[in-house]
Amino acid sequence: MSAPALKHDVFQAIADPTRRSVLQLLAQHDMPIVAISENFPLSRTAINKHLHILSDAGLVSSRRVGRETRYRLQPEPLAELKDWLAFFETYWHDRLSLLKDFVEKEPDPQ
Amino acid sequence: MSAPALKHDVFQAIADPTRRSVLQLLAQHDMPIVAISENFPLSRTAINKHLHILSDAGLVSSRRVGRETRYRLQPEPLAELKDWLAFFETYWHDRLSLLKDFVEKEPDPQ
DNA sequence: TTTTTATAACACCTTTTGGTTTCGTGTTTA
DNA sequence: TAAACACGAAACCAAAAGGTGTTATAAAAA
Repeated sequence: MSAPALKHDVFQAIADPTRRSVLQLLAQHDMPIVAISENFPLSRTAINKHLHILSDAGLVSSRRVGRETRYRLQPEPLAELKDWLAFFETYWHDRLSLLKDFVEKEPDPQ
Repeated sequence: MSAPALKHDVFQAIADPTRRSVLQLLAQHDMPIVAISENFPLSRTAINKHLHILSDAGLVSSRRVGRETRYRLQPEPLAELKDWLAFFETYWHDRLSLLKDFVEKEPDPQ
């Protein structure tokens, strides 16, 4: 019910460092493509492609204002990432606990 | 300091669904490659490649035990992901707060 | 010692990714 | 209306990703 069959998922979308930077930029405020492109050594077309991928993943929304298209950060899909991480955090903490026990009980294994 | 110039970063490593499944498998207990491969419709060689990528990202460690190589989950690098997410969670909560204010103050925008 | 098992290392192939340039379309502005 | 601007779409390209099968090597078992 929460995954409407997107072409690109959030894991894939954030795999690219350029796309992660774009998201950080958009976190500050909405921006049209030209403004975004100025922050990268890439063509406007390349940035446009990245925005499409981010859009497919539901991480940005776009809205035409006159002759420009303003992009906005849509952080909600990151919840999936958070949930996925939560699964491992239990193991993580368990491992740290185990390590703690080990260190406390066996000061020198040799 | 914390990023020892890895060939694959954690964002890239978890982008592939097969690799995410492998991590979930290894969360249960250490496993050699054959045991891992049995859970996927892929060749052992393909799984081996995925394990190398996970290893490059520091997400698994390997240890030879006789003639088999046991892989173990190493969840610590996921902290980078968690930190990255934390940055957006502030915006996230701010947006939800704004939405809440909007709904409370303007029952019907039309 | 021979055979089987577990894996690593190659060589190779196909698809996807990330980038480019070019061209077309709609929107301001002069 | 003409020029400048912002963007989308298409064609193209190189490199990386993801997969295969084959071969080599070391350990365990027969």
